[in-house]
Amino acid sequence: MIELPARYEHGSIEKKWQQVWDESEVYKWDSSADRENTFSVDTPPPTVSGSLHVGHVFSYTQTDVLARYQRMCGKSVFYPMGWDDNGLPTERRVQNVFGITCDPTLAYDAAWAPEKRVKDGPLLPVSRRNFIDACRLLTAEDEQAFESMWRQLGLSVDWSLQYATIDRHCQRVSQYSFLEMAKKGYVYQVESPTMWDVDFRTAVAQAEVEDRPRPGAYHHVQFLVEHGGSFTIVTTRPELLPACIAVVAHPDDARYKDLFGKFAITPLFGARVPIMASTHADPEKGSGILMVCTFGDASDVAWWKQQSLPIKQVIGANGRLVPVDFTKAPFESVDAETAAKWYAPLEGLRVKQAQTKIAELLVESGAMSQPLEIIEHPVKFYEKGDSPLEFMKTRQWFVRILEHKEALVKQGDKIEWHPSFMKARYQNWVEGLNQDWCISRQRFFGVSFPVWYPMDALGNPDYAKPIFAREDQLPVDPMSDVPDGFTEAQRGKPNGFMGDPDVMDTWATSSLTPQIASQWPNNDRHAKIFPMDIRPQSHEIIRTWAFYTITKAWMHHQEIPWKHVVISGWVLDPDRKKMSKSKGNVVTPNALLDQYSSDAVRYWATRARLGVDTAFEETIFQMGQKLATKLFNASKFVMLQLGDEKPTADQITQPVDVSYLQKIKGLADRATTLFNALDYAGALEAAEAAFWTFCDHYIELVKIRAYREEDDVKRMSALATLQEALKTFLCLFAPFLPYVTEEIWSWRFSNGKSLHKTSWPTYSDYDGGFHPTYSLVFDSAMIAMAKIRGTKSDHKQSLKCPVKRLVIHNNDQKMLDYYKFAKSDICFAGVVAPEDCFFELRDGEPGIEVVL
RNA sequence: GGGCGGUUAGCUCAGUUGGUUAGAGCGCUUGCUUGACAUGUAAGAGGUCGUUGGUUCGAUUCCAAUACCGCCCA
Repeated sequence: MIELPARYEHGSIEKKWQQVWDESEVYKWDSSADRENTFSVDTPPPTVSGSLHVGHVFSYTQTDVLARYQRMCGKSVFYPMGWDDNGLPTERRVQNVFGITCDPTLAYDAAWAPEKRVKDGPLLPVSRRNFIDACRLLTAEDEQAFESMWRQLGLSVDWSLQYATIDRHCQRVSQYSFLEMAKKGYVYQVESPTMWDVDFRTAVAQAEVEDRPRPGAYHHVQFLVEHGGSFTIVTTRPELLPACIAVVAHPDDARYKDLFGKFAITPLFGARVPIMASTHADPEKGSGILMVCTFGDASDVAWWKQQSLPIKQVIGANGRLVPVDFTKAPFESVDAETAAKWYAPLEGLRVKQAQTKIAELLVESGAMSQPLEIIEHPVKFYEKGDSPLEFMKTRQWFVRILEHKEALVKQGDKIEWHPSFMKARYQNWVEGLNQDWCISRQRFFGVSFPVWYPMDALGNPDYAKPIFAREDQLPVDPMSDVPDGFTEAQRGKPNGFMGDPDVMDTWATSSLTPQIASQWPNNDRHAKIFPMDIRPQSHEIIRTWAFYTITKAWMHHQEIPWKHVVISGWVLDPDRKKMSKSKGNVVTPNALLDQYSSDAVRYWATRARLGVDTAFEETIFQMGQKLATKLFNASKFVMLQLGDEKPTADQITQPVDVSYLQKIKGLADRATTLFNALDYAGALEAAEAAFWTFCDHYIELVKIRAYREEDDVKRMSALATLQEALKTFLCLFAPFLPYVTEEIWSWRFSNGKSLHKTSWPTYSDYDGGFHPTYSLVFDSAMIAMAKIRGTKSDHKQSLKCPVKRLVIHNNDQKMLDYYKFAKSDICFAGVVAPEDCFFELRDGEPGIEVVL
């Protein structure tokens, strides 16, 4: 018999088991298992942005309990961990931490090493390679912090299956995916107006765009009509006036019908633009006639595409107004000299500044006499950006998704969504798509396109003839690797080649997490885990991560990527506001783990239902801590009674024990059913409620019998029941409270084998059969005990106060028998002399009389 | 404007196909040093289940409308 500790010290016990689990490879995936006996998890690779959030702990724990349940059911669990380290969040963090910015024109400086800056100052420009080195340094540090937290939390991840979306393996898979999509015709390259972030100077995709309410103003601007007349347009973007290419009104608008076919002269800049009819002009809005500019919004782009009109690009890639020559197409003016004079103060201004300035100029020129109407309106932003998006005509790679909407909706139907209503988000998103997926980014820390372009005799790249890398070359960096048939000396030279300088959208790689984990396309691992069983994620990335992953699985395999999508809710602050860095209400998990224990934090996380947002409340951690402590103490009690005895289930003979064991069977079945429906929270709740009943009622009822050494048959029955019940509880709690349960398991039951590899309890574990004669014995005993305790409490007496007389009466002999079967235990626990305890069959309401 | 979710005790949340007195923890009140546990334990108070209408013998549960809160999209 080992010496049992007086108290449960979670700190040292957690460290001990982390080490044991790691060394004995408890969570290692068994690659020899076939698909049917494998449970695969497409773990979300967290963005390693440096901040650990209590929300991470919340959702990842919910996944972990599902994985642990499946492992105990005998499945070989494929549970990897990845890090999403490439992309803009990392670049931005590197910029802040090291005070550097990437200037791709600079040469690599081998002597330079990044240093964390202590105070703000101007950013130091460094070469692309130096910048990427700094990114790798920082993400390695962040990944370490995440891994350490995941291990402390007790995630049953197989750490040998780690990946990072910027590592060579991921680059290879991502580039292979690109090449295969190119081969199948799913990607194309085009020079076209694209949403552009002027601060990051990159294209962005529809999924990364969000509307933000911003103040604006209606400007009423008067246009002249060539050969006489005038009209007033209303616009929120007067700074685009020099980019005006046409004026449109609705074809049925009587006010403007006569103007169609004529030309308008723009104020200030004297551009001669056609007045045209278009149904996208809403007669109800503003003055009903509007200017089309290149480009004010998506409808300008759409309309421009239908017409063959020139582009007047006045906003540069950096968000400032570019120089314009009003003597030349497409900007030619009826009065170039005056136009240039008006434009001079605008050149070089940022959009917002230009807007204010041009309003002054319009007033000065007399083209705007009405005061501004201040409004608030939605403005499109890159979700990580700070300036409104502009449309820029640039060359980008796109994935064809618009023509496959229907197929992609159908793929979503084949997947089971938990909770089911989350599928609507996916459907709404796919149905609302209006742009193909732009996957190229004019950034640095990302996966390159495996593409080069030949240069013509003048040194211009021929984008129509991209040179794709060979599959066996992957991963390639086209900026340093050389395509077949060329030498490095020909880079950037006439008749030579150039590498595609862009990188792929982060999502273009992270949408391949199932394939990255399966080592597609060249490994039999793929067949063993794909499609994966579950994909856990939160709901705000259904339109990105879930959608893109479904898209790629369809394009590559004509298959769904996973069978179940499991959506976790959010952690809200106590005032039910979303936790966010900017609000300053983020709770970091480390202190909670240390203070309350990992088991307690896991309890909090898994008490929340799937998809349900949860307010952060510390009392829940206390509940978890109390549960772990109680488990520890109750187990200690059972161990002390068991001593050197080795009871077996067939020794369970006493009615109360048989009756109680039947309840435990029912509990195990119920927990199994709930887990199979992914309702881990329901399983936890059921186990928890039953466990408190075990402590407060079953143990109290049989305690004395367990002590009495002279009556061996009855004592062994109690011991066997205590042991079976405890083992069941340890199994049922194991997914939720892996540390304290493993610790207790090791005291007596383990034989060196981890609880987490033990079989999940099933009905067949107790083959004693069902005894209807005893079915309600335990429940009846509880009712009798409640009455006895209540009476003592009402009289402010100790629970040890003896009962002088106990009469249990009932109008049903069968019910009365249940009480009778429990008589000796009731008498022991209630402190009633057996000769003072009576059972009476009588008419009327059943009742229990207690006399003190 | 379109879609989705929520509203149950002071607080945080359960409530499994409609069925007796609607549950738990925390908090509150009154007790109990009982040989695992004071990080304990016994008992008690506290809710017209957002509102209105409908289906039904019977509705927190099903249906419709409505209010408020939140999320996603435009």
